[in-house]
Amino acid sequence: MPDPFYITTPIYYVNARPHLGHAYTTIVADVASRFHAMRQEETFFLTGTDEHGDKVVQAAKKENLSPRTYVDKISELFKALWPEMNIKYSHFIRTTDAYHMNLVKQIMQKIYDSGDIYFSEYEGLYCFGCERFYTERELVEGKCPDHETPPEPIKESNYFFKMSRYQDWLIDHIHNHSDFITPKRYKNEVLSFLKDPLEDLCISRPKSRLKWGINLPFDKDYVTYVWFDALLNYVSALGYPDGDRFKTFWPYAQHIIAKDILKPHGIYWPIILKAAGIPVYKKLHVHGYWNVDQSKMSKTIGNVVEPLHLKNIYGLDAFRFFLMRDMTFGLDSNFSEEALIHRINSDLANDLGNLFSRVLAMVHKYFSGVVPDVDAEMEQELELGLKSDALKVIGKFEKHMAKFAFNKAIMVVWEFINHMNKYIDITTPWVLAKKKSSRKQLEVVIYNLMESLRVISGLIYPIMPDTAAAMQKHLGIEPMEQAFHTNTLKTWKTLKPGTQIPKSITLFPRIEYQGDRMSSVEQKDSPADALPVKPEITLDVLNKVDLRVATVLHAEVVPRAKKLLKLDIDMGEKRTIVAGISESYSPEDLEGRQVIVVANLKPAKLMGILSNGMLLAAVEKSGSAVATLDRKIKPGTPLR
RNA sequence: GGCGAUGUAGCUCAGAUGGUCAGAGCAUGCGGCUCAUAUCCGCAGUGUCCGGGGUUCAAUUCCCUGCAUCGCCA
Repeated sequence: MPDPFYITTPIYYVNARPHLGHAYTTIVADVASRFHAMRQEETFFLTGTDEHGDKVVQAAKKENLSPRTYVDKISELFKALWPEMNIKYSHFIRTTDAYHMNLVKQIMQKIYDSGDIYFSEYEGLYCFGCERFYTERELVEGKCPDHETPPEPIKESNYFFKMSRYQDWLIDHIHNHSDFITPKRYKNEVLSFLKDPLEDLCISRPKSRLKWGINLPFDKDYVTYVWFDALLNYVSALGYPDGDRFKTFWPYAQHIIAKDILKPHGIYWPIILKAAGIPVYKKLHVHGYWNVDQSKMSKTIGNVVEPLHLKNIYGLDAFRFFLMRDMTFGLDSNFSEEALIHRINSDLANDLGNLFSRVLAMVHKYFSGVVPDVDAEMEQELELGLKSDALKVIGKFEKHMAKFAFNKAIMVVWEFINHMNKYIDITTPWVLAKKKSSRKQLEVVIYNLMESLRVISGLIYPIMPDTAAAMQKHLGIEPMEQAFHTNTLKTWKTLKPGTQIPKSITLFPRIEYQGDRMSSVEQKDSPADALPVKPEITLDVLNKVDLRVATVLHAEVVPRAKKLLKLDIDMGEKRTIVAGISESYSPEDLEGRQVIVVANLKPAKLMGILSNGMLLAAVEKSGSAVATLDRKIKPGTPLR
């Protein structure tokens, strides 16, 4: 029996609507969970919402709702979003759930009894308007930034958790478990935090200030604050201490977080577990941020990306694919609809979609849509090698996926897709189909291609479950969980000869890139252009470009070239240049016209002709338009 | 102010105890094929590997310094 697998997302704080970052984390968890299910591991996937604290109270007040009503509403937004994203969580936890609240009290009592929680007084600058403390740094000219009044120094007593006691233990633990925090950069970051003495953690708020929280079991005048409440969800959801789920899954716990909550998860959480006498989780996976159109996602800029919106325009699987393909787990990445469209068109439509379509079309055309049988002798004779390639690909894919290197796992699959496309070109089934004598070869080729597609359908399953299912259906596979198991994928010749397959479909339509697509994301304030303006340059950079007026003396089509014209021009001196505009202009259109030429561009050879300069033209998909002047100018005159 | 990360082809990014390590994909150009979603296959070009110093027979890779961007902390 393979080991079970337990994966968690953070519980999301309900003071804002779900955005791209939430979607990414949760999709990663779903992908990992589905991948481990493919390996027939028993999996448990936990997500949920974090619902206590003063920010929630404030957000509720703003909407004139009670905290309870407010958290119910926002929590529901998250809960309802995930199925739309095809996320198959096992359990959705809310920190306002009774079982969770009880467990938090239990654990806090336990730690309190063991002496790791103490009561202490401290003094700070407090703004009564905001009902919170400020640090000197947060103040603007010594005043509260919201109320513009000076905060008052007040004394407050609170409970503290003695983290410092466990600092050395934690450092050792991290050193002794090299995979405890990944990628390595974040492990190093935690270790560097731990070089300085840890401060004890304030874990309470007096009820006079905050009522919306879990009561401290040992002091009815206080509620717990943030981390005990939030972090313990990972064990309360499993029914700690006696639940079967806890026993089954906790030893295999892996957490996924974004880098902003590294400290609580890399430091507070293991120490809480240690102090509570619970074994420490196994792994912490830390990912970076999605920058939207080159800048950080922010409500004030208005570039918060709503995951549902993207899904509705581009399709869920394409969206999931993009997130997994374009981010190197651990690093920041850029999100733009342009990049998304690029990925969809090249990787999904051109590579995978078209491959699928061309293979199935041949099954229909040459075998009336029936899975062909193969002649064993012929197969051996041909030695096509797709089977061994497929097995290698599955192996590499598993290795990368297990390490959260999703982009690499995907690249491996796409190398295989490219390989299959090449294989088709080499074996030329359309040639084989012309002669009766090569019928057996054709059967072998097509059947092996279908088997390879079956393998691909399985490999993309964790990332694009719907597409995977659609592919399998069209390969004539009965819908069943087992079809996605890695063991099944590795079993060559699973497809049954003689099976009638359904009519072919387009898996991913190509998306025409239009400028107004961009405006469909929430960017109401800025009129969007089709192409982003290039980075700023200075005048002296511009001045390096020598633009001149030139008269076209003679033009001719370059033989065998798709769109090249050879132009002899006069720009004070006579020159020859080559321009890619023959789709829109014939030679006689240009002769005698004045054009603008980049005079100091390094000469380049095109189709054997040396082009000494470059013609300026506006280029569209449908053609080009040469830049001209609105009155006659002496050739060679510079432009500036 | 302190600490850290990043800076490689037009774009997105890989990469190496210092010596075939200058790479991939996309984009561009050219050629080929027609089973396929104007798709696919092949070929081609471009890089002071952020700047400056140093160590070395040799640095994009190590050290120092500067610049830029981004984080974390005070």
